[in-house]
Amino acid sequence: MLSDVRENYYHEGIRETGPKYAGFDLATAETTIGLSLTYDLLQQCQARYMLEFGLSKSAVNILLALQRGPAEGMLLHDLGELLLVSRANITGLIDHLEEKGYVTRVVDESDRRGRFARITVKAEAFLEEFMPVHNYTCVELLRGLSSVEKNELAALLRKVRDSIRAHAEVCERPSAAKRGQ
Amino acid sequence: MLSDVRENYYHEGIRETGPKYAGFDLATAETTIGLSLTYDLLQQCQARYMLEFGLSKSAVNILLALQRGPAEGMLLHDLGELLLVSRANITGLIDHLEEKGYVTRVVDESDRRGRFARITVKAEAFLEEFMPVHNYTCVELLRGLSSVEKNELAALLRKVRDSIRAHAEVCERPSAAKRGQ
DNA sequence: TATTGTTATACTCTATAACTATA
DNA sequence: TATAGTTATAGAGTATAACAATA
Repeated sequence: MLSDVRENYYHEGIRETGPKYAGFDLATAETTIGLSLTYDLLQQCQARYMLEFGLSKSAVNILLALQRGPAEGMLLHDLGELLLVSRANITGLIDHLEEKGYVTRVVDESDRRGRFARITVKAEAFLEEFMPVHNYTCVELLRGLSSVEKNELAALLRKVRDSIRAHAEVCERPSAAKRGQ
Repeated sequence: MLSDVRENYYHEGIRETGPKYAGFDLATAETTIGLSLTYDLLQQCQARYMLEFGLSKSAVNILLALQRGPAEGMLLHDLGELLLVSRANITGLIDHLEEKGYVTRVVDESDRRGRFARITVKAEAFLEEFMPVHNYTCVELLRGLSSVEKNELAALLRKVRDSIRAHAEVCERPSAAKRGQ
């Protein structure tokens, strides 16, 4: 199987080439590379059915945020901060969703600079169709893990995020500040 | 902290909105969403110093594959299969590396359709500078996890890949076949 | 003067199809 | 005819700067 070739290639490559360079740590390399490989594989499977539904992952995430958010909608600025998309780029994403009839833009009367993105009935109907397919597929893809293992994995991943953020706080203030923090 | 806002948003969102739709499983959702969030965060940190070195992640991966591979270089076709990049797109990536002087193209004399991509001395010097920074940064980013935890995480991630592949084999033959398998 | 949103631009990665040159 | 590589094109995501409207 090709996937075994790739898996084997990375497995051996880390062990052979890795130690050639300073600062190498096997457990760290296995984790970071494993994270990339796993995400790529998952992403590839998810992108397939998302595209069949005609939306990208970002677009689905926006709809889910709006569906969960307040009824009057969310300011584009707030949406961008939540989903880590810049002001400039959230405009294009909302444009696309507006063309599809999944979102409307409404001026914020209390501060006329702001625009609310508001989810439409059509988008809610879309989610009713999409989400069960999404949920079912994710469960299928992870069928090889027990509930306990999934919970262990989720907890370790959370620990990784905490660790990365702790490090980023020390040495990368400017980027955090840029996002309004 | 903004990152806590986001973390909290996803944590609550999964629990509130998730069960509204059929097929929802909490442990599965925590795992798949956690995988995305964690990868995004890691990717963001890595992209930063990679861009300072003037190369994208794909470009670095190509150099590492070539450096580890046979001295005569690798056929673009084989490189593409290994890194899951299509024939069409590997051309552009190699173009870019050739412009930078990190790679040369050499015709395969035994089958003149093929071209070897061969790593240059300049690229090897680049890796000597880049890899220690890369290694050091990864270790720093994962400082919050013990070696044991990293190994547990890497093992669980491998299990996820096996699970996804087992599922993909059942229902998505065409895509595997397309990649020459 | 600062902020929200838009526009324009550019670069990366991805995906597809048409083309060439070899086999 | 089949394969290796190229070219062209289009879409998504990201990043930046300049700009208008509003505060």
